[in-house]
Amino acid sequence: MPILKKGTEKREDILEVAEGLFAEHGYEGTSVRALAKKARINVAMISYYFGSKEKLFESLVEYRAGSARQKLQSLNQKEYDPLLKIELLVDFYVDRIFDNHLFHKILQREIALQQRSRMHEAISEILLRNIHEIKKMIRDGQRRKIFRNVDVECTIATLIGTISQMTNSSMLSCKMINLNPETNSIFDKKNKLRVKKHLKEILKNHLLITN
Amino acid sequence: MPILKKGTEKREDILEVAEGLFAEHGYEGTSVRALAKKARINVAMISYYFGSKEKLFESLVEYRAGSARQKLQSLNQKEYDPLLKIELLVDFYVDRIFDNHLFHKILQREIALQQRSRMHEAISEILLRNIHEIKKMIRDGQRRKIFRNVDVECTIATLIGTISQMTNSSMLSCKMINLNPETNSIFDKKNKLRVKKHLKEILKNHLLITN
DNA sequence: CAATTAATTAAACATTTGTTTAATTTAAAC
DNA sequence: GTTTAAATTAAACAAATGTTTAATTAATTG
Repeated sequence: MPILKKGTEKREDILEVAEGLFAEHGYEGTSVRALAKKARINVAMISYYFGSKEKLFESLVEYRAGSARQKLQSLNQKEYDPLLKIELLVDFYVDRIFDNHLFHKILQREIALQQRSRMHEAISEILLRNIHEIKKMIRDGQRRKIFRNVDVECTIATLIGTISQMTNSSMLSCKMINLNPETNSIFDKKNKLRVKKHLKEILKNHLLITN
Repeated sequence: MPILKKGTEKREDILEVAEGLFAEHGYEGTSVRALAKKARINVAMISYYFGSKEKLFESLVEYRAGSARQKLQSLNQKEYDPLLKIELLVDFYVDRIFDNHLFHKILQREIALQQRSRMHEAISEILLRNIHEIKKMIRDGQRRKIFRNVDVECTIATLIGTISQMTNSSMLSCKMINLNPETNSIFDKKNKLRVKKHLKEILKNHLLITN
């Protein structure tokens, strides 16, 4: 294992190329040679920098996974109105997944597999921590008699599932909303706003007690 | 290419083993040898029956993909109240995806990839046809001033995304709803009812115009 | 039962896979 | 400027991949 000096930035280059290829072809579908070629490095550099292909994958998760929980926690601690919190949550989550859609796609795919269970554990731990924060957010609204007694876990599945459905197969989404994939992208501002608006409406009608 | 006689049932055996392995390890992650071993056949039989691994995959899609559209179409032609139609749609779709969760997982994963584009086309065509029927269902309710002017495409993403989120990573879902994966399954009746109830509630509040 | 076709097998095929080696170039330190 | 360490390279490695071959067994047919 080398001590990396200016190597760190080259490491990041490789990670970002890997992110793109893993998202496009999957982990198994991406060979280290294809990766090396696209990153314009020698194959041996992957073992040199990361040790192995699997450790490269783990490094990618480490490189991208962080920070979401902190944001959710700090949002949770604010003294906002429960519905406002949910709206801010929607803004944050849609931005987060849309802007990191490549990595999110990889996460979703790998978590759906049974194999590579050590990585599986690491990923689900990250996701569960975020889910836990969202749970607290909804339950707080329920305790204060502002939210209905909805099925909290299913509601979270709706939030994450809706966003994932739009981003994970961008081709299908483009066809669904009659978007030309050449000129317009699922991931541009207009679409983000559209999904945010939809989720805020649906969650408002779902959660809020109507008098 | 052989003319298959009693071979058809052996073909189906292989397809069902393939379904399980593709769902568990992905297409690339499943070797024809592992497949042959689990199906207790010789490796050569895969080429013999299907021609190649890729054609085996295509056969699986053919074997499982059919029939959904017919059901949706006939439901669409009924003279039911729009909301009742949506509720029946939820029942049908939850049953369908839960009962075919292995195949659905494979579809979702493969459609998320960019490669194998011929299969990609075939899969997205199937899904788009179904989406089209759902669109008609919602727009009919809107035309009759019973449904709000909601974002139809996003609403469909919510329907499919919610179910997929629950089924695609059953491990994560189990942990999320504090289910013991040994004794209880995400895919049993109780959970299906729970998701159906949730979706009916959320869609009712989302779609129905409140006076 | 003989002849023909289908089903099955073990072995070999050529590629591709991830990884390692040993040599070389580049950079840093003294 | 020499020495030491880091970075990079082409080549080789063994193992695994999908597929094909040629031989054998099983089943069907006339």
